[in-house]
Parts: sequence; structure tokens; C-alpha cells
Amino acid sequence: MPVITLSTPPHFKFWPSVVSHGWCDLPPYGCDESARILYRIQQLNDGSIVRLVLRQRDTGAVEVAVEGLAALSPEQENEIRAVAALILNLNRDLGNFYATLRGHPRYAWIEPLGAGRLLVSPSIWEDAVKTLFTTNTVWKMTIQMCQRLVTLGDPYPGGGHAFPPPERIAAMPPDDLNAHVRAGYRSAYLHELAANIVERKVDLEAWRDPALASDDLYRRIKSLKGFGDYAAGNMLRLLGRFDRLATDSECRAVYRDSINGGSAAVHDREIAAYYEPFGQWRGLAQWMDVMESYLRTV
DNA sequence: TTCCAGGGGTAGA
DNA sequence: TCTACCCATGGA
Repeated sequence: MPVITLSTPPHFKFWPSVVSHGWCDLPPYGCDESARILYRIQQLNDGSIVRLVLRQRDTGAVEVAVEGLAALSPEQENEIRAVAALILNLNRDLGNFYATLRGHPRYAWIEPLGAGRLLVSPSIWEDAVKTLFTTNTVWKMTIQMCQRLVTLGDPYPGGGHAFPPPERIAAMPPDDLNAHVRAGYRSAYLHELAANIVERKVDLEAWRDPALASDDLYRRIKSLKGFGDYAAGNMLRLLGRFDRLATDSECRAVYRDSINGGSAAVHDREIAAYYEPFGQWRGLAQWMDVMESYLRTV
């Protein structure tokens, strides 16, 4: 079985990155908490389907075992290296984030833990679909919607499926898609997104362009049906932009209970004012507040 | 039954 | 800008 080793930046912590939000529980990801392993079924550009098994060695390096292929071509190895670096945000510099937090005792736990990297998907399409599946539902149902959707992707011989490409979703009649995924009214948004990608009306991967202003990007995301303030803010986070918030019911609850220390409902404006001093990092600080009670235990 | 979840679209002020 | 109402789905 081919094994690839990736060097990591100083102070990189694998597990806090893997469990940085719920994505590690959404197929084609999977994880083994006790063994601290992240799995992913991935379809490569040449169509072959592999199962990636990622873990961190004692040296700090990330090891990617590739199941499903006896050997890797240079192109395959390069692709897997790029995917692993992308999903773990290995190239993101968090130094300025940690420096920003140093004046705030509430966030003193974050830097020693090496938290702040969010696990993302190799494609923005996949992150967009999963974000859509987090809207107006409970996490358990988000998982179930993803599980059903992923069975539409190409199967991995050892079990599981790759994430289905937009072409696969766009080709399905919307009613069939909803009958399979049971995403309710979100199914129509999912189908429309897939169709717009296939018809080249939107180019999600173009969103990676660092020259794009966040405000412009935010508007583009919100122009998609089903993507409002929360979903657009969440997508910006996954794209590595944290200068906007993504205020959902969890964030409101954490702010109300843990920061504001009261039981009264709080207007989003007050939440925004609280995070404003964190500037370009406010969205990440907000998510760290949600994850604190969990991340501190890992 | 009713409420609501890691909300969002639309219409009407 | 804001509010009211609707939107499938399934668990509590």
C-alpha cells in the first residue's frame, strides 16, 4: 500500500484540526477518535477511487496511506498530496490569529492546543452541499442527508462511496433526488446548484481567488438559492476568510450562556459587536467559542 | 399535537 | 431594514 508523508508547519496539531467542526463525521469522511485517524474516500482526477487513511506521526508529519491502488503514478501522488494539504489547511499561517487572541484571556486555550484550522473538503462544491445540509436541521439529520447523498457517488470496492460530482446530481430528476436524499425543500436548492455548475453559470472553484474581496465573495455565495447569512458566513470560514461571522443557533446559545452569562435572547447585532474587535479573525474566534467545550477535551 | 433544528425565500411594509 | 409566513423533514 502506498504511503505518502507530508511535512507540517511548526505547532501543527492534527487532531484538533480534524475535529474542528462536524465535517469529519460526514461521508466520504470518517474518523476513528480513539486511534486518531481520519478517513476519506476520494475519487482522483483519473477516475480511480481510493481510501485515504490520514494520521500524524510522532515526528509531527502527516502520513497518508492510500488504499485501493497498488502503486501511485506521479500524477496520483501529487494530487493526493495537494488534497491532503488542502483539507488540513497545512499552508495556513495562524500566527496572526494567535497574536490577536493574546490580549483575550478567554481564548488563551486556543494557541497551546494548536486549534484554528478547519477541516474542509477537496472541492467547494462538496463544502457548499454540506453547508446547505446544515441549514434549519439538527446535526443528526445533516449526517443522514450526507450519507444518503454520498451513495450516489461512485463506490469504493472496500465499502463507501466518493462524493458525487455535480454532474451526477444535475442529471437526476429533482423528485428522484429528493426521494433518495430526503433533504426536504433543500433538495431543490441542491439540484439547482448542481445544474448551475454543470451549465457553467457558477464557478465555485473560482472562489479560491485571493484577489476576490470578501464582501464580493459573500454576495456571490448569497446569490445561491438556499444560502443566506449563516450559510454564506460558514462558506467564507471554510474558504479561509474569517472577517465575517456565521451566526447560527449554536453561536447564539454559546454567546447567551457562556459569554453574556444570561438567559435572555440576544440580538445578532450585539453578537456582532462583541466579535468586532477580532477584525479579520472574528469568524474564527466565533467558531472557537462554539467548539471550546469540545476541543479542550481532545 | 406542537415545536424546532448549525435557516432561507418571498411578500409587504 | 424588519416582520410574518411559508418551506420538507424527523425527533423531542
